This record gives sequence, structure tokens and C-alpha cells, in this order.
Amino acid sequence: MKTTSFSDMQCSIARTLEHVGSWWSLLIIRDAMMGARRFKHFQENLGIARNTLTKRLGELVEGGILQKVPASDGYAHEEYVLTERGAELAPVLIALGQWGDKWAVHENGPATVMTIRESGEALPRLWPRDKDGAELPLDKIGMRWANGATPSTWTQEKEDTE
Amino acid sequence: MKTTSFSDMQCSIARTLEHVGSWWSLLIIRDAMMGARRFKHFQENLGIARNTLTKRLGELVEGGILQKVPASDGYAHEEYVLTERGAELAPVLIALGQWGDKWAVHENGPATVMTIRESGEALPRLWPRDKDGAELPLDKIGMRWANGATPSTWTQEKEDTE
DNA sequence: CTACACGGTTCCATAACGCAACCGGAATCT
DNA sequence: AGATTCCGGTTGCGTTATGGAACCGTGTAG
Repeated sequence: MKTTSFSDMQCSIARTLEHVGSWWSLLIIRDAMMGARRFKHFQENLGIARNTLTKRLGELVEGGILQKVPASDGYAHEEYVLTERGAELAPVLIALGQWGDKWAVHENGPATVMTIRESGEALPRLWPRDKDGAELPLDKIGMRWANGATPSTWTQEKEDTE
Repeated sequence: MKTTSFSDMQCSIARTLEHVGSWWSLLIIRDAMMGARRFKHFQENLGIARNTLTKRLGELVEGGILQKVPASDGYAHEEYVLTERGAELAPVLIALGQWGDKWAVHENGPATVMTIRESGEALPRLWPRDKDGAELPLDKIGMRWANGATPSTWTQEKEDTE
């Protein structure tokens, strides 16, 4: 046995989760987006075990989400910064954050705020839209297999799923 | 020792991941969005271990993402359907899927497609926008601690992070 | 030359996960 | 009714993942 890998799956969601689906990954990426660059930053801020952090950082570098760059300040050896590929995970984090803001509120309110840099305003809700830019209600969104197939066992319920 | 819980963290991202951050959770939710309702559906489609599936479904019900409803067809006992809370995770899945479509493409192309139901068109890219609806480039988005604080150890690099 | 900071690595204990076998209730078959 | 199958789930066991703390090598500071 071993933990199942999603990398053989054809689904894009699964393939993304293969990169960022493990327990600490997205929080590490979040910290990187907030300016964390060094091992110590991540470790102290997250409270993650050091060996686990080592492994996660390695996986993220391996997966092209983070890259190691020589450090600028005198002390550090190398630092971790997001690649373009990694930075483009921002919508995922924004979506996660906004869901949490609405559905999993901490008693002291949100700790992190996503903003528009120039104005400092909070980022508007990230929500699917149609071509004209109008927000789409959830029941107007569908998800289906690319080949049009539905697993045979689902067929019976399929009609009332619509 | 035990796996660290994120539920004490104040960050909304962490609090969301506490609900959906474990290895299979988001794929289960994805399947639920595609119409899977029964234990068997999830199990066969995902290939997840049955005891793990039991645990995940229980956690998702516990967390108010899924709910158990009496089954309509003769056979089933109870079925799992998304709550409103669960359905609102759609942006997260869309963001994950679109990232994968771009950055983690399978040789045979994407397996799942997110569409606008009426027209059947693919869903436009989910991307942060400003108040006027214009897409924001990533460098115009900021993320910061709500109290304005930056962990002391980050301070030295802070300026070139901007 | 000593002391310390930093980024890891190593070792161990425990929790999480995969696999397969087993169980009990309900529907189906005969 | 009795046997069979379907189904959702549990149990036992082995492997992997994660947490905790100690240890190490390199570079800095004094």
C-alpha cells in the first residue's frame, strides 16, 4: 500500500491536488504569497514540524510551484519564492479564503485579508461569471466528464441531479 | 503527536482547509457536484479505500458540507448531497480545475469540464477582478494580516516583497 | 577560536491511509 | 420462506505520513 497518487487521473482538479493537496502545502503557498521566503519564516509562522516542512518545500520546488533562489541578505543560504506557476494559484487561495470568511468564521474575525494593492480595498468576491461578466448562480454551472460519459451506476439518479 | 489541526488558526484559508484539506476531500466534493450521491459511486469512481471514504464522508457531513438524505430509489439507504455550504465550494474547485487545465495537463486532455448549463459553453476563467469587473493582474493583489502586522522575522525582506 | 544562527537531517512514536476480509440489513430470486 | 446478492460500513493489519526533539554542518558574530 501507499497513499494513492492522483497524478494518473485525468481530471484537472485531481492533477492540481497532486501538487498542492497535501496537508500543509496550500498554507505554505499562502505564506509565500504574503512574503515568506525562508525556511525559518514558514516554520515559525505555521508551526509545522521541520522535517515535514523540508519535505513539503522540496515537493513544491520539485513541482515547479516554488523555486530556490540565492538569498539577498547576508545570512541566508537560499530562499523560496513562487514561480509564475505557483503565483497563479492565487485564485485557489482567494476562493478558499472567501469561503472561510463566509462559512468558517473565527470568533476574532479573519486574520488575513486579500486586497487590491493600490487602493487597499478588500478584493471583491471571486465568483464564476458568464461571458458578459454577470455572476452565475451555482445552479447554472455544470460539471461533467469531457467524454460525456456518466459512470453507469449514476445513471439512475441522473435526472434529478439536473 | 497527532496531525496538526488548523481549526485554531484565525486565517480563513486555514479554517477552510480544516474542512476540505485532507487528501480525498475535495475530490469527493467534486464527485458530489457531478451527481454522485451514494457510497458506491464515490468508492468506484475514486478508487478510494472504503474505510477512508467512510471517514471522509463522515467528516464532511460533520462539517456541514454534505448532508445525508433518505434515498429515493428503492435500494439505497441514505445518500449524500451537498449542502448550500458545500455547494459554495464551487469556486475553489473551479480555480483548482482551471489551474490544472493550464499547468498540469494530462496527455489526453482534461477529463472534466466545467460549463454554463444553459449553453453548454466552457466556464470563462475565474480570476480576481476589481470593482469595475476588470481582471486584476497578480501583482496588483495583496495579502496581509488583518491587524497589519508582519511577523518580525519577515521584516527585513519586506521591502522587496512589495 | 568559541558561540550562535540557520537550514536541514535523523530517529522514534503515533496518526493516517490502503487492502482485504468480514458483517448485518434490505432487496431479489426461487 | 430460505438462499443469494447488493450495499454501506466496520475491523484488523501493514505501510506511509506527520509531529517532536535531538543532532549536524556551514556560515556569522564576537
